[in-house]
Amino acid sequence: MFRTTALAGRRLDELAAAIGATVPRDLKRDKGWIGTLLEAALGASASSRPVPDFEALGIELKTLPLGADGRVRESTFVTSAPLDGSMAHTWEASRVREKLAAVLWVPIVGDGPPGERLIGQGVLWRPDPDEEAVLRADWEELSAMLALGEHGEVDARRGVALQLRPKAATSSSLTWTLGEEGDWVQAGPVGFYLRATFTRALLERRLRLAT
DNA sequence: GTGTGATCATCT
DNA sequence: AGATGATCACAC
Repeated sequence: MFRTTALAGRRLDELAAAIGATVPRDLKRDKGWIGTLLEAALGASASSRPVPDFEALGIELKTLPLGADGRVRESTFVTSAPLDGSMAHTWEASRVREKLAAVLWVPIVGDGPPGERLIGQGVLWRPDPDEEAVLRADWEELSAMLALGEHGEVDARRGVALQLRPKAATSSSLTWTLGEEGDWVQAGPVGFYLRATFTRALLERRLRLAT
């Protein structure tokens, strides 16, 4: 948190220069650039392994894009939803709960060129009972649909805080999975995302409490 | 293909 | 304009 607070108010191009990173002109082909930059700056163990960013602390690091008006602009990817039957059967054992147990949200403010965006005050968040109840209800509904093979019924309109959306290189990437009748069907990979309405509300609550 | 990091582009 | 569906880059 000390390191995070020290970055608040600085521009991303300052930070990039300080750690020797190259600033892209836009994010079209560098969608993960900001997240990777903050991982490096804060000493997260950058890797592609499915573990928390701060492994010893059990804390996940997520950047949160805010518009110039300070509102969250995008949904937040949480984790993919396995279609191979390996998904947890309970919320307690789920990867979504594991991922969201402790998150360091770092707001990134601005709509312009990446280098000009500002780092906001980081917020270390653990879901409170109300937030966890909402997440649990969504997860139980969505994961049950996947477990029942109801892939045709699944779309991004379901879920209050969590939603399921495609998560793949392209829409043509398909995998075999079980359908409703136990038959083999093809379906695109999907992932759990947090709606911007949810992160917007949690950030406003936490910043108000912290002030 | 799966995982990490997300934003883009289009539709309503 | 906000939300949904599609996509980009990289490691393995």
